[in-house]
Order: sequence, then structure tokens, then C-alpha cells
Amino acid sequence: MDFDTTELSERKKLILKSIIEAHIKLGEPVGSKYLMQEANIPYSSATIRNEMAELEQLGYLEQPHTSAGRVPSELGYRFYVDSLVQQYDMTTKEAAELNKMLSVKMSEIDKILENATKVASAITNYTALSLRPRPSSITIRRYETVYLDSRNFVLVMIASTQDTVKTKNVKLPFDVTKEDIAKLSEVLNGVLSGVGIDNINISLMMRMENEMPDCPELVGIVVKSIYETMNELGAEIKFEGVNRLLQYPEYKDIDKLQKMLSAFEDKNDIVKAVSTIDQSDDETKVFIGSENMVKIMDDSTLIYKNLKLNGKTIGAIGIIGPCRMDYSKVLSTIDKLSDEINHLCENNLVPGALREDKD
Amino acid sequence: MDFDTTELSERKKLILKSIIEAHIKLGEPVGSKYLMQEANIPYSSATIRNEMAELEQLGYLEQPHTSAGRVPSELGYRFYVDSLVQQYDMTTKEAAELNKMLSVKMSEIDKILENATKVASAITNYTALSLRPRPSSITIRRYETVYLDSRNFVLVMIASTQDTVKTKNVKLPFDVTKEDIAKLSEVLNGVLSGVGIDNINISLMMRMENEMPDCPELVGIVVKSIYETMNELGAEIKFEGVNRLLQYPEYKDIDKLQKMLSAFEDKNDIVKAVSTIDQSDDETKVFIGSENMVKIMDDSTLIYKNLKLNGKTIGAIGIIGPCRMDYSKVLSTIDKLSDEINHLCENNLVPGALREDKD
DNA sequence: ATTTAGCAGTCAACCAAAAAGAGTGCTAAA
DNA sequence: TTTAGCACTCTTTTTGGTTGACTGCTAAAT
Repeated sequence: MDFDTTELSERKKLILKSIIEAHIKLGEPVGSKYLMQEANIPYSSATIRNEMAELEQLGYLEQPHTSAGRVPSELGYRFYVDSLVQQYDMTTKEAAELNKMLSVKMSEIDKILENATKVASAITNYTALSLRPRPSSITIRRYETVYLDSRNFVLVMIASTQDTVKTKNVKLPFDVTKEDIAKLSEVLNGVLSGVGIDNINISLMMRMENEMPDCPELVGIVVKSIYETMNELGAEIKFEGVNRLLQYPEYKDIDKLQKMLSAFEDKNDIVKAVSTIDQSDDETKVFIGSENMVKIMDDSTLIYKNLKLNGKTIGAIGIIGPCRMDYSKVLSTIDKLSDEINHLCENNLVPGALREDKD
Repeated sequence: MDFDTTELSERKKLILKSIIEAHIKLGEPVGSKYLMQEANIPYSSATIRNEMAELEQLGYLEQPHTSAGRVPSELGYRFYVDSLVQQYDMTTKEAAELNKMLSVKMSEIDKILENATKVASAITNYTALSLRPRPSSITIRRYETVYLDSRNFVLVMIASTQDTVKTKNVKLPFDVTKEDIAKLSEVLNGVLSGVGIDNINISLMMRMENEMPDCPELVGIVVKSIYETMNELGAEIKFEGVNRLLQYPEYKDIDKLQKMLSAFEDKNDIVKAVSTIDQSDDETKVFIGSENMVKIMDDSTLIYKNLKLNGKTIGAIGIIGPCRMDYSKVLSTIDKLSDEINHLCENNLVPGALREDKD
């Protein structure tokens, strides 16, 4: 720390910068060999070692133990932040993305659901989730089919709003030809491209059947798949209180927790688990362990209940926790909560609040 | 699994229920001895063991390994949920609490901050935080003093809105008597009880000084402490994306993470770290490791920036992550974000939106 | 017929010692 | 001034043995 005022040599700066950036990337102590080989420092490892030893003496680096590489000290990071780091300029695309995210507005129902989810998590002390189906905002831009064999094909759907591609394996109870499947995609693109879920009706289906004289039975089966996919694509799932799971020993195993969380990120699996269930049912549902659930969550329990307003399902609220959860408390919380939300909605909502809002 | 239709004996039900509830409570396999001694099952451990063996054969229990106790199987939980668990009835107090939580409404600025925090966390992939000072809503209901020695005493403040009690150790640059300190609490309760931060003015301070002829110098020092406390009490801090920290190896150590999270829960430490800083400064601040920070977070970095609207600080937004964070990205995100929020506020806010809303 | 006491058997959890591996500091040569 | 090479240090992983908890079973007691 003696030479505080002395400027570091360019080589020292280069090495320090490389060490810090390597450490930021890898999270591990950085050795001389690594710097030479991977960070392309044009000196031998011995030279680098000497420089590192001096940087350590100056207080910019630390050694966790004798036989480890170097790690930046706080002073090192400070120097990096103050002098070494170059300003990262957002691309216009990134800036636009940020702006878009910032200006998203929530509908009244979304707010209620979000609030309810927070409350549920706080009261039960588990992770809570809300599911908000809004299939009406979803349309399929393009359909593709891939023939597998006479009784199986893959239906590929490209959604228009998001850049999401969904595939469904379709199993048939009768034989079809490669041509039937090819024709199918033509017809789908002709009739259903850009059509929302609410607008798929008998008339459209009959039109498609007419256009496929060789195999009209296909239509019904395929439309069912499309229906399911739109439901999945349109669903929004949100979590609150994920961190609460940390306190339970079953999630002390970081790996398990990680898997769980990435299952959360993916959404689709959970959406499927929740939304396949009969939408009209308004009882509280309990999924214990592997019952009907995603593989990943095989020692967790999901409890959820649909929320209704004027007989229409506006979403669902649920709790996720270890199998050994306090069922009594969770069940009563969910029930009470759904009651209260119903009241709240009936009393406070302006008539139009149920309408979907366009973003 | 043979006797699916056969009813379980009452004794088996009792044992199964006890095992499940013990396991829910403890999270560990339950042994026969525990059931006899702690769960008050009126049979010997041998008898319980026999019953447990049968319950296992029937599929309600499982054994992680030969010399462990029993754990409920999924079927066991299922049976418990369907037949054994008794409905928990919320007390009216709990129900009221739930109701209160549900009906909390957010102000416009809170929404903006919350949204910004989410965006910040999503973009940087670290945990984001927002700080919202609203000291004007805080008053102190009662003051107590505890004399330590001639130059030290403790100031105890009981807030009126929340049930929070705050203590401050006050160090004096001169000697006082036990009587001075006792008198101080009298005067404080007489003059400052129920007074908000905005209403503490010179006139009140002079009144207090007059009421304490023996030691008027105390007033200035104490009021400063009270000021700080009100600022702390009134601050609201919220986190988004806590789970993102899980992916960084420095937080793989569950204990460290837990500590971090409970520091989050406590808020006060972080509030102190953030709000002690000169409020008027609107540069981005970087706290690396132990720099000025709470002990707990000594290998994390906090980057934050005050958000201003019409020259008034409306809150702060920040990022928390490992010291080896991607400074470049975080710095630019925070800057860009605060710019955007300023725009958003200026363009979208109705004039009254800055006013504090009463809950 | 049911319950209980007692004992041998099993397996995870814990701890200490040994082996492996990674990276350094230093010396001597280039 | 830089580099090659080697001995040294300290963590990490592996191994082996000990401990402790709980069971299942058998034989005695109710």
C-alpha cells in the first residue's frame, strides 16, 4: 500500500483488468497459467506471477490461500470501477426493450391477483403463484406439420404476439397419408392463421372439413390441440415469495431448489399442470408429489384454486411447498382468500374491468 | 396395497396422523420411540413398530433406509388430506389481518418504483431493490430513556403507526446526571409525542431547551437521533428477484444466503446503509464489499441511485449482487433506468400523484 | 390373542488420516 | 528482463473406521 500515488504500469493494469474480468466471469481464483493461455497475456506465467505478487503487495489482489490463484481485493474492485471499467453503451434495441418493460401497465384484475399472491405467500410462508389465462390475446401466425408415420405427426405453431414456437405431437386413431398432413397445414394457414381462440367456431371448422375431403376427421382432433396450445400460450403465471422456500430443509439442497426455480421460469410445465384441469371446477385442488405433476417437483405439493367472478374463471391462485406442508393452514388460507377476492371484485370493480386490456 | 378397501383401524389412523404431523413439524423421519414419548401414543415402541410396518406394507409410509424412521408416502399424505386433516378455522383476528393486507392500495409512485425494480432485476440478473422514504407518515408515540453512565444513554422510541420499537445509543461529548436523562424523557413526551418529522422546528426545540435549564445542549443531540430514526422507520424497502442470487456460487452457501435474506427482511440495516448517505447527491453510488456496509453483506456489492422528480428525491433504486458483479452492465442499467423513470414521471403523472396517500 | 422387553443387524452420519491436485515462490539459466 | 523448472504449501477428495439411531424379530408377559 506504499505506492498509493504511483501510477500502475500499463502491464499491471492489463493484468489486473484481466484478473478481475476473468474472476467476474468464472467466480474462481485466477491463476497465472490461465491468464497466459486464456486471457492472451503475452508473457510467460512466471512473469505474470511476479506482477501478480506485486499487485498483491499493492493491495489490489488477494490470495485465498497459498496454493490458490488470485482474487481481486475490495481495493482492486474499487480501482476497476473507478478507472478500468469502460462504460457499456446499451444498444438501441436494448434501450427499447427496457422502455417497453417499464411502460407495461397492469389491469385491475392483475393487480388484485398480484396482491392476493403476495398475501397468500406471506400468510402461509410458502411460495405462492397466480395464474391468469388470457387466451383471447393469442393468435397463431403460421402452422407447419411434420409427418412422422401414418398415425403420428407433429404440429408446429408459431404465435404472432410473442416469438414463441410451440410443437404438439398428435397421435391419430386412424391412418393418414403424408399428403393429408401436408394438405392440413395448407388449410390451417388458410383458415386459422391470425384467428383468436374465441373466433374458432363450427363454421370455420366445417369450412376446413370441406377443404379436406380426403380426411375431414383430422380437423376436430387438430383443433383440440390448437385450443390447448392457445390456452397455454396465453396463460401468465407469476410467483411471490420464492425465497421463503429456502428455510425448509428439503430445499437446502441448492440443486433441487435450482431445478424448482428453473421450472418456475419455464412456466409452461406448471401452466400445463394447472390448466389441463377441468376449468369449470371450482374446488380447491391438491397435488401431492408426483401426482399429475411435473417431474421436477416430485417432492413438492401444489395446492390451487380457481378464482371466479360472475361464474367466469378469471385466474387461479396457488401455493407451492414441500409435501410436508401445513395442509390445514394452506387450505383454509386459499379458501378464505378466494372468498375475499370474490367480494372485493364484486364490490369494487367498475363494470368494464373484466375486459382484456391491450398493451 | 392389497387391502385398499379395508378401513384402517383407529389405532393405525392415530399413528399415521401422528407420524404425518410430526413429520410436517420436524421435517425428519419419525421413529417409534419419538411417537411413544413425544406424541403420547399409549403403546410401547414395539407395538408402534409393528403398526408402522403394516402401514408401510399398505403403502402409507416409507423408509428412507433401513435404520431410519418412517416418512409419509404420497399415498399417506393423500389419505391425510382426504380423511385425517381437520379444517383449520381462522380466528376473526387472522381473517381481519388477511382482509387488511388484501385491500392495501399502492400509490402511483410506488407502482413505478416496483415496476422499475422488476425491470432492473430482470435486465441485470441480480437482485434489485427500491427504497421509498416517507418519513412524514411516522410519529413517535412515546419516548423512554435509560441512563448508562455520565456520557452514554439509550433512547427508546415507540412508533405510533406500527408496533415498532427503536432504540438508539446516544454518546455525549459532556457529562450529564441521571436526573437530566430522566427529565429529558419527560420533556420529549411532553413536546414531541405524536409530532411528525416535518413539524419538528426551531420553536419546538427552543421550548424543550427552556424546559431543561440544567442541560439545554442535550436537545440538539437528541433531536438529531430522533430525526434519523424517523427516517429509518418511514423508509420502505422492497426487493425483486431475490432468487436470482441462487445461481451465483458465492450464494450457494445456504447459510450466507439465509443471512443475506434475513438482512433483507430486517430492512433496517440496509435502509441505514442507503439512507445515511447524503440525500441530495444524485450520482450512482457503488458500495463494494465492506465499504460502509452492513457486516452481513461483506462480500456483496450494492449499487444504487436516487431517483428525482422536479428536484425532489422520490426514492432510490439499486442492485445487490456478488462483488464480482458485471459493473459495466449494472451501472449502465441503473443510469438508463433512472433517466427513463424521470421521463415517465414527467410525462405521465397527474400533478397530485406526488402527494402521500393515506392507507 | 395381544402387547412388550430385549437384542442383533443395518445403514447414514461423522471424523481423522492419507492421497491427489493446483498454483505459487524462488532460483538459475537464457 | 524474461523464462523454465522444481520444491513447497494448502485445499480438495478419498478412504476407512467408529458411532448412533432405529428397525425387525423372538421370546416372555399380560
